[in-house]
This record gives sequence, structure tokens and C-alpha cells, in this order.
Amino acid sequence: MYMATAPSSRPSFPSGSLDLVLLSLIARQATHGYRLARLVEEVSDGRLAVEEGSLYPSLQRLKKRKLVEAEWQKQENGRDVRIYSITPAGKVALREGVQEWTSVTGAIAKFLNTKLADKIEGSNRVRFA
Amino acid sequence: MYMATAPSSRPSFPSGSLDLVLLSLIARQATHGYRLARLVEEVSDGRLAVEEGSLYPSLQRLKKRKLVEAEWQKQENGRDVRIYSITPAGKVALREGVQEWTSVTGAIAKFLNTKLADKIEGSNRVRFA
DNA sequence: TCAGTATGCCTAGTGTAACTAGGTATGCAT
DNA sequence: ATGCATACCTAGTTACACTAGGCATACTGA
Repeated sequence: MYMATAPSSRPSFPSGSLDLVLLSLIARQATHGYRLARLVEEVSDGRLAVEEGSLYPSLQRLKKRKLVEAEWQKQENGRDVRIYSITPAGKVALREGVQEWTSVTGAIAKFLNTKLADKIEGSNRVRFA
Repeated sequence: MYMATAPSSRPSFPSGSLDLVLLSLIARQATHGYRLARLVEEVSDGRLAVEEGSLYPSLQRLKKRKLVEAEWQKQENGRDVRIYSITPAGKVALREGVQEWTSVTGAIAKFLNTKLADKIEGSNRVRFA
């Protein structure tokens, strides 16, 4: 069953979904890590939160796969921040990843939400009786 | 991004979802491990597959948490199979797990499917300008 | 003044879970 | 007898979201 993997007060990301969520945010607007973390909480209405120990490794994975580019920039407030922007390969991977994720979670939802009795009985008849 | 975590031909389960899917199947009909594996493929129309190295550990987790009970039974074909059935605690956990899973994947879908430009711009105005 | 909070980035280590890659054994069909 | 489907299991690998730190600057309030 799905349970937050850590004893955190907030739900966590099912494995594999974090990279995709971050990539989708970066695709909309190039931005830096810390702001991504706040966007996640904001857009999800507090239902999701990225810990920094998950955030930065995830960004590094995306960078290593060349799905995003990183560039140091000086902000108005004087801080140096690392701005991440999506690459063409990143756009392709995002489209494919969303499709894959949607397909898989859609299939899982079928197990969790629909009445399966008929299907199970049906397969029972066909294959076992 | 979401990618099958292993170089398998078939998509895999996002971490945490397998226990929940198996529990939901057992809730509908007490059955044995091998058949659960085939049900997963059937009900998902081949979009999902459980490897046996994931299946049996998952069933053991469910058993250890006392969400299912296991009992050896002799089938008509003479084989001894381990039949898993859901416990009262399992029903509660299933209901809660489905709710949690639905909430989290719903939140994630919001990132992946909707136009976020307005929200991002909005939060930009509110918090950064 | 200086303590606390927010901003911002990072890494080492931990735990979990889905996997690969085996092993074991029976029943049935060719 | 040879393979294939059925049926269960485990040891080891890998990926990744986490905990728990560290480092540094800016602002705010007591």
C-alpha cells in the first residue's frame, strides 16, 4: 500500500515522480531549486513537499541526463542562484514521461477504483473452469 | 521523470503502489500469489506486470503488517497453494491507502496536465514582486 | 547587538521497495 | 524426456526519497 516512505508529516513522492514533476515546472519557467520546492507546495496546495535532500539530487539527475541546463545567475537581491532551464531533449522526455506516468497511474487507478468482481469472475471462468 | 526503474520491457510499479494493488485484488477475492500476478496483467490490459521477486516480498509485507492472512490449501489440481485473504485491518488500510494514493497522484497530475503558467505567474507576483 | 528566520545550495548516509537472477518442485503435453 | 506452465521462494542489486547534517548571506525584531 501506499505510505509515505519516511515518518514525515507530509505525503511524499512515489518513486520516479519527483524528477517528472520538477521537469514539468522547469518547462513552464526556468527557475532555481529553492523556488521549485516552494512551487511544489504551492501548486499542490500543501499536499506535496520536496525535501532538499531529494530536490538537489533530482536536479542533478536531470542535469546529468541533459534534460535541463543549469546556470549561475545573480538575482536582484544579490544572491547567486542556479537557474535550471529545460533542453530540447528535456521537452521530449517530459512528453514521454507524462504519457508513461499517466498510463501507469491510470492502470493502477483501475485496480483501486472500479468494481473488479466481474472481471475477476470472468477471467476465472475463461481460464480456470 | 518517471521511467521504469529497471530495463524491463514492461512498465513497473511506482514505489508504494504494488502492495496497494495486491491488497485491492485480495480484497475482492482471496487467492494465491501466482494468480495475482496474472490478474495484474489481465486487469491492466498488459500495462502492468509484477515480477515474482516483487510479488512474494510484497505479500510478505502485507502479511507481516497483518493486512492479509495466508493459508495453505490444496487445489483441485492437487497443488498446494498459499491463499491470501484480507483481514479487517487490511480493509481499513486499503481504504486509507487508496485515499492517500488518489490524493497524491491527483496532486501530481495537476503538475503534469494543467497549464500552470497562470499559477506560477500569480505566485511570482504575490511573493517576489 | 545578536538571535532567529528565511533564503539558497550541497552531500553523506539510511531505509525501502521493485527489481534481476537464480533455485526448487509438480503436472501435463509432445 | 523435454519442454512448458504452474507455483513458491530468496539473495543480492539498484534507484531514489528521505534524514540529518553543513555552509553562507540577508533581513527582522527584541
